[in-house]
Amino acid sequence: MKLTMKEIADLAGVSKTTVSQILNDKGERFSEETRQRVLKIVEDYRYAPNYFASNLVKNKSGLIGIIVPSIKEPFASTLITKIQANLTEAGFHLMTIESSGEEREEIALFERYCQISVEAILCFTATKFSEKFIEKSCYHGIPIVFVDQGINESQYGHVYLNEYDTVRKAMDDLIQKKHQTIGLIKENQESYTFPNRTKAYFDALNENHLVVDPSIIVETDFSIDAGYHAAKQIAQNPNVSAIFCCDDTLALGGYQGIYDLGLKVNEDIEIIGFDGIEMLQHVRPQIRTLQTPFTEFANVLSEKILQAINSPNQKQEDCYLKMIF
Amino acid sequence: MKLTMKEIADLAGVSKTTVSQILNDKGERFSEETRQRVLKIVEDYRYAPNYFASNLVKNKSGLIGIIVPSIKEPFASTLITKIQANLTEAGFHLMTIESSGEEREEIALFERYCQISVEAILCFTATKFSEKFIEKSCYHGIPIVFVDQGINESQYGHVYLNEYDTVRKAMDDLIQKKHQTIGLIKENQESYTFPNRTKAYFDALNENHLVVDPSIIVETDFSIDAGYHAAKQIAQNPNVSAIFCCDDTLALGGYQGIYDLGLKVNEDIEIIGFDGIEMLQHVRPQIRTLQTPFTEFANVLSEKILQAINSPNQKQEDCYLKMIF
DNA sequence: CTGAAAGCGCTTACAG
DNA sequence: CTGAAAGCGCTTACAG
Repeated sequence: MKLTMKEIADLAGVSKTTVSQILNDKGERFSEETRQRVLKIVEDYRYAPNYFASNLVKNKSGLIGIIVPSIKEPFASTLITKIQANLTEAGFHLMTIESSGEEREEIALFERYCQISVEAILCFTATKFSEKFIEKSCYHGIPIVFVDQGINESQYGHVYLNEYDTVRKAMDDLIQKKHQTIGLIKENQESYTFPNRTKAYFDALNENHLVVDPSIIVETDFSIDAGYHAAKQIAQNPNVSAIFCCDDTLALGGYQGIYDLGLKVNEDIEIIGFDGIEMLQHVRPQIRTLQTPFTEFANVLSEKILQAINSPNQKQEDCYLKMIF
Repeated sequence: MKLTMKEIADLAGVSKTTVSQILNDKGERFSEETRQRVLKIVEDYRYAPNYFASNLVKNKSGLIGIIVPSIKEPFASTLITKIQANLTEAGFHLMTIESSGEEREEIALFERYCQISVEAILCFTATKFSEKFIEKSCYHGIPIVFVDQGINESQYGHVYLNEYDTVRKAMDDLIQKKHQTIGLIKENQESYTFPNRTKAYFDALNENHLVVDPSIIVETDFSIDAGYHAAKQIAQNPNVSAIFCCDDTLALGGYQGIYDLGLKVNEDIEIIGFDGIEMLQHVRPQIRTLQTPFTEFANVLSEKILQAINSPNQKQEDCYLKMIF
């Protein structure tokens, strides 16, 4: 059914060496006439070299594995879509698997990707890996690029956002608009943590001599539902006129919570989120959010992955990106 | 760096035949003691057979390729997430690439997947393929399962929803609730078409002796933005009190359009969508939609793919699923 | 300008 | 119960 290189060679009246060399663009030494004859036949029969045979020899798979706690999480999935486009363009094949975020599961996936010889792994995680075999951002020689707020030692650097400054700006803006009682929905310790965002909230209140009221600061899971209940709780306090959410997922839940209480979002209580996920653009009234530069972020990560593949032992710099507010 | 089977064999004091047989569960004939010794060493060294070498021999890649016009399209991506979970469970590696929906691009991706020897392709498409080499749902011997409203000849059957009945139910419900002037936002010919949904709309109006008014029937692109503008246009007619949207993407846009006109969604104009994508649950007020049984749908597709891999020449039945309203 | 031969790391039929 | 050998379909150093 599928032709072999030997058969193509026979059809063209040359050796398979010749076919191989021409297909791999190492065919300068052959006469143009031979080249054309071989290429024509390859074209006619839609021949493609057996993927496994060539990779066995070249020891390159062209595969890149992505690990992400949940594909539904919009921050990661927005990045993944863009990275996928970049790297597909560059000739790689990407695959994505959900890890559920647990270390054991994640390591099992490193193993799994290792078995199919991916050339690099991109790992979205909130796990600080304890396992000693994840050294120098690699697993059995396969480079791993982390997206993890810098919690893992990384040979390939991390990408940081100017979270603190941006949240300060947003808070200052709220305070200038006479908001005196501003709630906070923050993540708990179970998953990602955003210390800079939280710190900016507290600093803004303190420096403006506003009261920090623990009853309108809710620490919760990282889900829409959690944001929903948190907002409802904070809204118990009739003075609250704004809520800063450490993440858009929480903000989206907060929006629903405020609405379902019969309050008017933004008029009664303004919600501010963080990340600028697409979904937020679609709710009404629109809620403000601090915008991660997703395209740049994805480009930087794509670049890091390519570099890691090409020079696994070369250290890469951290990178700092600017949010938009 | 990475150990070879020969080295493992040497460490265990056996031949590589033995190691191979044991790892491939064909090792009944070996003494339990040998088995254990080999497995221990494999474990200790975290050895895994070279993926390319074994596949070269077995001629099986364990790869499945998905093609989808856009990963952002929630109908497809909801299914893909679930299918990915099913098939990953079954030991396959899934990859997804966006096609932009054009036939040329889609064929290029068949080619691409063919080159890496995927065992099957799942293709979400609105293209009726003209190319003769897509025969019997396969491309160069690789089975293709289509999700395409039955527009392509399919060896492996299609999945159909009882769209007509469900839309009729929804329309009848609206009409019973005294809605007299109901708009329609439907897709144009550029992409998927949903003739049954549209027909149900017309039939419902006719059988209830309501006027079919072309000025409140908008045919448009398949995007949130298109739904947005369509709804604004329909709302020009002050009698309109409901709009049926042939798809949730259009409904989400419609929701925004109504809101931005200063009207109250559901109170002034009720919106009804189709599919039950997750995003719709998050907007307020909530808008009604007809619910595709995504989990069942994904299970059926997963099953079709597995069967197509195991028996590429065996014809599969069409499948009919029930919507929820 | 071209090809024969070795080798990549496995699996499997075969022999013992 | 176990292993030597052939072969999967390529690529690449080497020889001419």
